[in-house]
Amino acid sequence: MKIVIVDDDKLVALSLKTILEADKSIEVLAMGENGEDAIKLYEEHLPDVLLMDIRMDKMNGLDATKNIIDKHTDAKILLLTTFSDDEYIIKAIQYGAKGYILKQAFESISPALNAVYNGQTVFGDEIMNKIPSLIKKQENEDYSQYNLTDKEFEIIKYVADGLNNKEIAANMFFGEGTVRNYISAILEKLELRDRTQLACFYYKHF
Amino acid sequence: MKIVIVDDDKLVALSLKTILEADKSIEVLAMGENGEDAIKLYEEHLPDVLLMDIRMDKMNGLDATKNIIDKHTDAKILLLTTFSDDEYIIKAIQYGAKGYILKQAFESISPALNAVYNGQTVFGDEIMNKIPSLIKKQENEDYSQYNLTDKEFEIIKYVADGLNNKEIAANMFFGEGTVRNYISAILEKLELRDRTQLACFYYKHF
DNA sequence: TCCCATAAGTGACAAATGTCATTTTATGGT
DNA sequence: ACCATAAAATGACATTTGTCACTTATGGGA
Repeated sequence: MKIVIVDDDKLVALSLKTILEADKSIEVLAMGENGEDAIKLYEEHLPDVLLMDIRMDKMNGLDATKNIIDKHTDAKILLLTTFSDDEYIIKAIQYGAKGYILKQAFESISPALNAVYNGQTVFGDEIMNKIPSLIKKQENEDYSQYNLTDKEFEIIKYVADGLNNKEIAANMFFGEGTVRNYISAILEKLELRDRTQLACFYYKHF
Repeated sequence: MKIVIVDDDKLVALSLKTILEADKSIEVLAMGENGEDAIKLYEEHLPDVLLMDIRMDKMNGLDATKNIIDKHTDAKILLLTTFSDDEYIIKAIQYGAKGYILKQAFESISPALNAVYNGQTVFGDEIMNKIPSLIKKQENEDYSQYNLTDKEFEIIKYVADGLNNKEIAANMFFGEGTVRNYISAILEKLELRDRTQLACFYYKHF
């Protein structure tokens, strides 16, 4: 497997080269230190895998990734990150990077490279832990799990639409006090404090 | 690396065993053919990685995964799937499976196993292609269109998280009255009436 | 019929919220 | 230092909101 390494910390880059070349199946074609290098070197060597840091001067790893994959849709790019900057996960995925792992996890970079080389996508465990919260809740009209009645759920939808009690009452032909009582009951069931939290709950769970 | 293979198609299971044992670093401790087997065999052998089919009789791979990880939070489970059943991806992720790959991709299973063994999470390319659509619309930090200041936007996020004024004040080291004034200004700018509408606005626009 | 459960409403109350005018505090620029 | 300006706070006030105890329908079963 032929790879190119791009990292603005030359020491890290060299360490990576040394570690990875211990694996005889890996050949480091070239090294670069920023996103522009990455683009140039990718064009030049067309490596099987491009191993690149995210945080770099001039052009960061994400932009470089987008740039390269725009032209070479089959490019295999494995991004390296420190644990602090995990906010880029989404973009990394959307741009089509084949992996996103911690550079601290030295010994696992080689297996990750192999997996990527074989057509898989790899995420570090710490990265993976962030994913569930990024996933859409699938449409879930099933409010039964919360012991909510139809009317209660109807009120919740009104609340989540920004109506006040008077307006909800008018819409449902209820007294305003009744609506308040309903909301009280709903808040208790869902263990929430006020209508704003209820609205938030709605958008997060339904 | 010691693994256990579970697949209800004995032929596939055997093929896997043969293929994987060609890699001398892999040792197959046991084989099973359904989710119940998986749970029993996991307890019995505590393999480094459990390689399991998703579709099985008796108990499917997902439920088995949940079951096992509930008890062994550090369990490494790599799920195998056929091309058709990609609707399980989300659950696989949520349950904490360390991978989800096509069993057709024979030659890439071994690298995937190694990556998982080394603490990574692995997805097949075909699986990965489904992920972007499952990801939440990312935070749109571009609130400039609404003439909102940074602080105002920060407050909006707190409101949309269900905090009351006192809590927001504490978080931002403001007086409670200040927060109220801020919210007043925000509501005017966005032509909204109250914090609940503001929370709704946030979820609809950001 | 009576009883009981549920749905809806009322009234009173404290707390939180939104508005506004005004004051105090910081802060940058000359 | 000074001023101008923005940022933060204050206090007063009306309104909305949430809670609670209680009342009033309503509609089945027994």
